[in-house]
Amino acid sequence: MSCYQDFTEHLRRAGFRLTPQRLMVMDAVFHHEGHITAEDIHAKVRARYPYVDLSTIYRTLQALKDQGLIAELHMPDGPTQYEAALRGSHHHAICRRCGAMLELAPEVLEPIREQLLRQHGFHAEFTHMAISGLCRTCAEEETP
Amino acid sequence: MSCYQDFTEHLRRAGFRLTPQRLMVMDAVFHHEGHITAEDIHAKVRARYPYVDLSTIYRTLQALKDQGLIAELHMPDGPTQYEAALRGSHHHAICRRCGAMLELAPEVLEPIREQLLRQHGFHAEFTHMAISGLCRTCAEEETP
DNA sequence: TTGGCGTTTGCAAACGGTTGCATCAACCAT
DNA sequence: ATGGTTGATGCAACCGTTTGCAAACGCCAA
Repeated sequence: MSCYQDFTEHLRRAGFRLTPQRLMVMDAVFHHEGHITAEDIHAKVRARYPYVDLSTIYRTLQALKDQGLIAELHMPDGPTQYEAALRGSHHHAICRRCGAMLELAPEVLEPIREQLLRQHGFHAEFTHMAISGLCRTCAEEETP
Repeated sequence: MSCYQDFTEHLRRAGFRLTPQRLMVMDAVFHHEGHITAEDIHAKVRARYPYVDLSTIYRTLQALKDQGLIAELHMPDGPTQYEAALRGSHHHAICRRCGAMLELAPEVLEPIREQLLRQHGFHAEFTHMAISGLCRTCAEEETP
């Protein structure tokens, strides 16, 4: 029935209990194309079962993130976004003027990671970095 | 008297009013070595003038940041830190285990900026990025 | 020096997100 | 199937930060 059997199995084996709340949160995240906020997930879940608390949404998202099943994306402004981590991590460039979002290959930050490791022994953890700036069109419109 | 005359002048010319609150916030930030939180600034300012609101601290910090006089550093956990932007921007690598902070030269992110500009026309704005990860010693202690 | 305009302030409420706690229920062993 | 253990939940309070608003005050012109 569910199309994320392997995820629930993954969670169960990691020692998590499969509560209806968690299944509904997973349902909301994994059946949603692209990014979604905790508030939106809450609304979706509540539509079916009105007694779920926002804190439960956040706790579930935290668990899913710790297990690497979803990615967390801290937006420069506005609430944090979540998305299924189906394929490996990638990064985002977000225009601070129009909000346009560019998806970047994971390799773009590789040189930095290597340099940090070589020079300082620092093991950087780049998980879905959000880079702020101006997209092409907004940059053109902002210059006089 | 003040050792940040040029900053106040900068603000005044940019159309900001030089209120005592703003001067006290600047005093706190610019007379402090390294990073400081909004709460700490609030405490310092209150010691001299108890009727200053936290929101005023935040609004002043926002103005100083917009003018490029201070840098804002979003910590992986814990409250945001602020520091004087005396010399050009630099970046930080923060160990998520022991909290150690490495200061990085601004050039480390140059290759990325160039690549984003070349490939996507995206003008990245790296202002004091905080990179999360594990420092050398913590990385050694975490591996079995 | 004074007056008026417009910015800035303090206050209080809101926001996104987290946490402590008592209750509840998923899971494993029986 | 049943019961006990232990982790998860709902609730309420809290944290760090932002915002709306009326009152207050810095600044410029007169």
